[in-house]
Amino acid sequence: MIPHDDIRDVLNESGIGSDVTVYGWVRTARMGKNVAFASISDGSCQENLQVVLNRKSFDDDSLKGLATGAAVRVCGTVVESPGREQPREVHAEELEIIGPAPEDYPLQKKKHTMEFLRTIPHLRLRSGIFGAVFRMRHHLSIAIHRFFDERGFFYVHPPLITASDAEGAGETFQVTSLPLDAVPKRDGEVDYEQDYFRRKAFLSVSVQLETEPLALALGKVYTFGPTFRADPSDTRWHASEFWMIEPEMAFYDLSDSMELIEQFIGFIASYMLDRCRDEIAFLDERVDADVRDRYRMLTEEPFVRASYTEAVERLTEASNRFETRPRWGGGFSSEHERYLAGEVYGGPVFVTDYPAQAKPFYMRLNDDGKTAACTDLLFPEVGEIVGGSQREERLDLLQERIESMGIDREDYRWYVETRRWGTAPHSGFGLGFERLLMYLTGIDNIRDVIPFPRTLGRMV
RNA sequence: UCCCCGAUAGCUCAGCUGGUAGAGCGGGUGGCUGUUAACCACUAGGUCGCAGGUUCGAGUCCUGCUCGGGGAGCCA
Repeated sequence: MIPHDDIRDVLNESGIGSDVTVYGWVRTARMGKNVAFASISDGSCQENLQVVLNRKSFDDDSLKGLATGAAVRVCGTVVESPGREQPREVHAEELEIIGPAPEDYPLQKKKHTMEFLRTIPHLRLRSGIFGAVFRMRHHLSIAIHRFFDERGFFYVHPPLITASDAEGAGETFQVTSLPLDAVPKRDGEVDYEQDYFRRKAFLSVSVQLETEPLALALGKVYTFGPTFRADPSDTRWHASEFWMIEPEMAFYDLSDSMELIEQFIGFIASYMLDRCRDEIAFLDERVDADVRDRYRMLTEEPFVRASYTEAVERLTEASNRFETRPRWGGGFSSEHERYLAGEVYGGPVFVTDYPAQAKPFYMRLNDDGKTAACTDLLFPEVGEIVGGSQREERLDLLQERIESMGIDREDYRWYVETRRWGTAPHSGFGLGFERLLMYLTGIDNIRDVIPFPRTLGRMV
């Protein structure tokens, strides 16, 4: 085994005077006449370790190898640092250049544009900003599991390959084992009898429909997994492969669901503030967004609740400032969403009870016969973060809805059957993991919170 | 898919109304009380995205293409 001290421990736990061995990558190096300095990162924490090398003890060749990007091993003693920038440092006794980095190493000790870094996804991970993002991505994942586990939810795993296209949730990638350059045909049509599943199959765009039966058996469940969408959307909010969290709760009405969402967001924000202090401070300084203020907003004020109808009224009062006029019956455009959360309510807001005709068949029809028991949680600056609804549990109404929307009944027979026997009120919501991470990191392009992003027309 | 913007040294950018390229960082060399994106001096480094066109002359103007960025719609 390679003896190893994480820089995180060297900076926080190792006693002054103790001998340590660290492995990492050189961020910057500075040569003085008598001493050389190198900042080393091993990814274990946001901070770099300053290593001090007495030039008399090392030959010029190995010091020259101490270039930005090089992988090194340093053995030395932990001492208090006389410098202002760091409380402690390591005085090196041994230096080994494990993986040299010649001068054409693309990452330099200067600011790079995110656009440039996107061209080197395999190397940008070693930069401070991406280290922060991906450590936070980990902590956010754990926080999500913790929240649900502590509340008695079960983590469930519905299929990612499905036969239905989840009704309007997005464009699908088709899954097939048929040879695309010689597709078998029968009567001029593709003969899916010969395909792997003997029918058309897709990558799931939402596992909600399959999750509902799990909730109607286990009570409270959640999913947290990848989703694939072939949407023709080419924007900083869209990826073709991303992760979603979809909780589903039996015997929860819409208002229970909103309460849970609010607790969820509050828990996540506090957890991240606690675990990612250095990362958040780093991003707050580095990224053009008031990252810290976002956490304050998520943890301090209760979220506002407003009906769709009320929101439309507020938008209509200010309709001259929009490109598209708000009108009852239509959805909100992104400028409307940002205005509502940013200007009207000044913080996260639940907008509830959208017109039913604009919503999918599985949402529960309200008593007014016009609106659905659903909610979107809107955040300032970014718009919708969470979308949820109470599901239609009444067999007749669900069937009517499926009928009127012209959906193939056979595809959803199993779904409808969960209402035929032991139906129960239940609710759920869905949340895009990366969009939440974008908000919590201040990163404004989804491609920069995914290690190797897959988007329309791009797979670097 | 539509609408805008952009592409100049390894990176970040400057280059006015057309007169054939500059800086900072990074690299190299030398200097320098323990530095903090260290500093100082010198130095190397460019088919100005690609293809056409206008012009005596194009990094600069025009057209097409490629790639990148932002916005809209659709969505998470």
